[in-house]
Amino acid sequence: MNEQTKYCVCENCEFREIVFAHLDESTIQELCNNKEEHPYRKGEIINHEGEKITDFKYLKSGLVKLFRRTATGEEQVITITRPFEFVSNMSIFSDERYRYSVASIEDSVVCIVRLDFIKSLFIKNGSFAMGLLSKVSKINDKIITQTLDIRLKNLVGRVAYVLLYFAKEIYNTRVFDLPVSRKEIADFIGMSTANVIRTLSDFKKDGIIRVFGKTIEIVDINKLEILSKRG
Amino acid sequence: MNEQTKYCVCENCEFREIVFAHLDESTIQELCNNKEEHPYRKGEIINHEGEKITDFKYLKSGLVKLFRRTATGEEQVITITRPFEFVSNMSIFSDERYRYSVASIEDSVVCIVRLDFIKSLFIKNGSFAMGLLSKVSKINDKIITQTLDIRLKNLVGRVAYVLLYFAKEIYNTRVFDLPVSRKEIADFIGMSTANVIRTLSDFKKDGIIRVFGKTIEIVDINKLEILSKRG
DNA sequence: CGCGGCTTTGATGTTCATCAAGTAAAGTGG
DNA sequence: CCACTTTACTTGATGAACATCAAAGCCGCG
Repeated sequence: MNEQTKYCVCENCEFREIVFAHLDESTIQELCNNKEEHPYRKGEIINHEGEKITDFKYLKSGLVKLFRRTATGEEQVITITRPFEFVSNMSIFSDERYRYSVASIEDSVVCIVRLDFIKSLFIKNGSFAMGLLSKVSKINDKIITQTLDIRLKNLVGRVAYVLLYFAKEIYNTRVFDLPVSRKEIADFIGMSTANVIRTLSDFKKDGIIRVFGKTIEIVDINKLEILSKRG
Repeated sequence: MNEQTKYCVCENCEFREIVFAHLDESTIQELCNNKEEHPYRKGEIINHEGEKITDFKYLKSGLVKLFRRTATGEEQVITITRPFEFVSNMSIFSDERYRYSVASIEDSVVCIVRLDFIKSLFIKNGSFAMGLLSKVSKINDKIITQTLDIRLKNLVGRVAYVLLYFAKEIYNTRVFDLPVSRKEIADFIGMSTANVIRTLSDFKKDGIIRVFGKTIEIVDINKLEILSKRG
């Protein structure tokens, strides 16, 4: 690669403070020379369940879904997450192989660093290690909490939850383009595709949302909150 | 062997290799002086959701359940776990306060070390840090996998799963005393108490299990495996 | 412009929660 | 230790929630 000759921009990266805090300039420089940025188009697989883990990856921009495949070949979506909330696959420190797949669901950019390099930093630099542990731990907690939250809700509550999740956690706006199919939503919340669609239609009829193909506008966010909580 | 004495016996503890690997003799000694063993009777709370985290705890013997309370006051059981599989509450590195409660469901012994002490070790000793990260990460992965697995199953599959979980993961025998109530099983697998009981009765009628109060004997483990998988 | 995948809606049946009522077991205070 | 109270367990009946099946419309893409 021509990384060596290019001026390294890692010191300006927003991740510097989030994942790579507590590293001095020369280490950041070294990190820069060891890293690679890789773009993924919507739909491409970033990590494959079962494959060997050799790299530490984090999402720089875009949106991804974590998922695994069931015995019958169905997809089970574990979570959908954006930059700063996703640091590699969680298995990297506990396993040799990926336990889940990761796919880009919007055009994304992933930063890739050899896992060995991160591990050596981890061993050498205690503060860095603590920051990373805390980050990995937070991500895990978030997934567990989300999964448990969804489990408590019924169909209507789950669909409402997903809409709010996109509006508040992912896009921070009441009008957004759904980055996933109806089926993927169903695989995420553990309901059938037909019933997800039916519920969206009900929301539309009740004036809670407006739908233009993939575009969703949340009209009555309060009602949606109530439905999500009550579910 | 495991007699409780005031003299420090940490160097012989089985956890030495599991959580506290990569520590030299003097550090182990220091750990010993900083630790406290605390017995809990069946039913006692070890950690309380929402309380401040000040200690690093791990289960030395016994059995515990992780749970949280829903908005309506119901218990949601996250997992049931035995020694070596539970190192403190998972939130300790990602949060100031416990996200989940932990309760003893069999007489248990918990080892308690000030969290600050663990954190200082973590910062100082990279190999220790790596071991701990790996352990915490594994525990998280296990919880996530279990939750996702359960979600895929129907009522019968879930009840079969729980019985197999106790028989294979917890007790390693086909005859065991259920450490939890029917209601707790229901809260664990996300089904109603009545239906859990009904399913157990069905298993009994079909000769798959035998039940004597709290004691369960698994008669046809293959059938149970099939029911669990097919669910 | 036609094919295949995604979406939508209705009809039907299964699965599961809820309610109710009764029994067994486990605490609790006298 | 017994009577009393409470909590856990059990079973049946009923209805609600949800999956499944089927058929048709839509949309993007070669």
